[in-house]
Amino acid sequence: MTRQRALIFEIMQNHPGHLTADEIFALAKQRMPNIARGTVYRNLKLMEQANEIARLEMPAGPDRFDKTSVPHGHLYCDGCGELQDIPVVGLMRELETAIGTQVRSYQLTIHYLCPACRRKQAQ
Amino acid sequence: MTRQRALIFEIMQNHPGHLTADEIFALAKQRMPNIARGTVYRNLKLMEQANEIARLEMPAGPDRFDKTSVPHGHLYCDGCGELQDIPVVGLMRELETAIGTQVRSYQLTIHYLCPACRRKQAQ
DNA sequence: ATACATGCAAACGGTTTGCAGAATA
DNA sequence: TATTCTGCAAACCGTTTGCATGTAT
Repeated sequence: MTRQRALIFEIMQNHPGHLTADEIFALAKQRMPNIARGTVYRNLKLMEQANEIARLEMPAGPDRFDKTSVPHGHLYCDGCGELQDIPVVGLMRELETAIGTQVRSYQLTIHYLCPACRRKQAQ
Repeated sequence: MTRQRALIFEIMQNHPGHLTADEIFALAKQRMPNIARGTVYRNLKLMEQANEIARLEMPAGPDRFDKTSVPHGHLYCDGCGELQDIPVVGLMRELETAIGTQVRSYQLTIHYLCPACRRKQAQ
């Protein structure tokens, strides 16, 4: 556990989530000016494999990262790209039953139009 | 509707799914030798926007494409990367009720270990 | 005739990697 | 001391794009 890794970990913990690797890099750089981008990518990958964080593959642009806590899905607006968490109570257990074997993780992204974008489109 | 687009469309229809853009390009090239990679990418994007096909963002490697038919989720083995379809009966409607607005599409990817990889890991 | 789609190749963006040196256990 | 991790920069890979030409309507 290096200073760099601890810093990245802390940033993840103190942040609501949905950060990109580069945003994390920028935050880290504020407190450790010569940390390298590659280090951030390497550590994020390690933390993902250790299930400490979850990688969200976005329909557009770079991946985003969430600290893993309560399992949840994501609501993605196809209009503006805004991303919201949605609780998906019991989905994981249901899936496990349906599949008949242990689920390691899942990613659920629901595409919709947020109220603002729906309004725009209606006009 | 150009010849290129028709060909790509036909390849999608006659294929079980989960193809990458480059695999589609290779198949297309067999029948139209000087079709360009860019044309395939452009048409896949158009077909995606028209909801004729669905883009699957994979945990590793390039995106894959399914012809849209019955809504379904995907089972992804973290060991070997194999991808399977799973029916997710009624999920879409449930989600719509839960969210209170129309769902445009969703992507559900469940990570697990397939029997072969589970066996390997147990050893 | 006009607009749009194509082939080509170069550029792009996010991510990974080889390497020499530094930090860790 | 042995090993793992870092910073740096170059490479990588999937995808996009500008442009001149060709095709469809």
